[in-house]
Amino acid sequence: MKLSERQKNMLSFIADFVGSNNYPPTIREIGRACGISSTSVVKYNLTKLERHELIRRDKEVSRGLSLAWERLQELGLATDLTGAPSDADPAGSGSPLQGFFQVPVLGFIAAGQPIQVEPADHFNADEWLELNESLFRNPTELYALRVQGDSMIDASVLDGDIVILRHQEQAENGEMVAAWIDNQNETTLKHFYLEGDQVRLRPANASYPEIFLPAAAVSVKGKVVSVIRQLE
Amino acid sequence: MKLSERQKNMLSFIADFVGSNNYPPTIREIGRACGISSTSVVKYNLTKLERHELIRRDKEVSRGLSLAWERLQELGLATDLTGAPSDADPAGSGSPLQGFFQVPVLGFIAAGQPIQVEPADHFNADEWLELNESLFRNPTELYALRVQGDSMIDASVLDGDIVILRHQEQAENGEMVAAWIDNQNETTLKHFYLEGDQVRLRPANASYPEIFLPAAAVSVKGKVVSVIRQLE
DNA sequence: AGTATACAAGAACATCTGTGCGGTGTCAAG
DNA sequence: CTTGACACCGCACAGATGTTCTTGTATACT
Repeated sequence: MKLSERQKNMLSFIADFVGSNNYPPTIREIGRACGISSTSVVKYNLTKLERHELIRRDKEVSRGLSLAWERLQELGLATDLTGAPSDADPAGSGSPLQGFFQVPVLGFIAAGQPIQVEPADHFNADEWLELNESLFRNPTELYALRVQGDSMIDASVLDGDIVILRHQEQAENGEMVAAWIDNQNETTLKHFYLEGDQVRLRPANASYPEIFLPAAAVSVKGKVVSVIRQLE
Repeated sequence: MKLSERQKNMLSFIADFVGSNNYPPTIREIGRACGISSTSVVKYNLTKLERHELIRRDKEVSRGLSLAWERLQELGLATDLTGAPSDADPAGSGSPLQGFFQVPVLGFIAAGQPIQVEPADHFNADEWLELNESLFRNPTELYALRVQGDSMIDASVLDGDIVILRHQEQAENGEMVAAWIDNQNETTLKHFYLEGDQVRLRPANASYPEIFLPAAAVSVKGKVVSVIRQLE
């Protein structure tokens, strides 16, 4: 089975939408979110997904679709973060939890470790974090990375911390971003400063050097919006 | 609060419907199921239920409603609706969102600010965090505090961070704990060291002094197991 | 009697929503 | 070159869907 980018995108959006609204999106909402202008194209692709049994659909019912999680997991398209089917669900079977969404953990971020950070990669995530909406102003396009190394220690980001980023290509000066450096083929976590046509990437650790690069050689992959640390 | 038979019926039907379809019913579907011929009457009662915060509703959105399970549980209505907690979704139609739990945010922790940290207080919490089980080895007896001040800055805990603690009376040397100091009537966040019959409480900030106290004058209220920071 | 309030019904309406049909462009096979 | 599949687009339409307006009934209070 092969899914197009568009189809993966649609699945991803549906998951997001259901997570935050507790009801499925309409065809037009899907289209809008995935940049599809025609409702029939959405239907076309939904039918594809249904044929692959990745979603279920009730004909002629508004919002009559639902994700087939068990199948998604089966295919490794989604990883059940809760691991064991331990039953800590106080509401009983499959209670509709409000405002939850899943954040893919796309890997590690550290000097020299190239990572890919593309929305498409949502489905290659090896792990997922489940977070509550209340923590975020705008819980969309989020992904998570595990921090390796101490280059941001002065910004109180430690080795082992999980940083949650919102995918965006622009950043304000001083923000902490994941930046892709072209000729070095790597993504690093740094404070971002645009100075003329130069970009300054500043680690938060006096023993690491700042990096100056032409703006064209740097692409911002996302901005850190949250830091989570586990101490045990 | 008093619910009419009709309203209870509606809640029950909605729960059923969502359980088997994975999306909420329309006003007319509710009406048909509950023997209500007029859509406006359904709306009327839905508005009632919404006022009681038993359901959530998105205006002018088809099927734009969802049950507020937390609240239903709170009022002991949940069990009425889910029937037996055994019919746990054999088709796997549910989402993998399970194993969540709520953590009460009991207030702020900062020098001089006495806080009470008792399990009993869980119900006075002004706020709740919803977290996923997977983040914690043992998600029991947890509570959260908002950090005020920079006394733990060298431990990478900043002003405004949320620390999650497990309630426990003992601590190992070096662990970060919330400690109650008897004669000062305050709880502070410090590194804990038991040295003979003295307790040393060490802030992680060179500009704050360590505190030495007889062990009897200090009681540990919990140990920090996680730190969460929001940057936007 | 008069009034206010809660509850219910039916009809009308504007909008939303899924579906279907004709058409476009691409690409590989015949 | 032609053909057919595949993916896509725009549009129109019938049916669905939430909202609102008007009316009616019963109960409690003044």
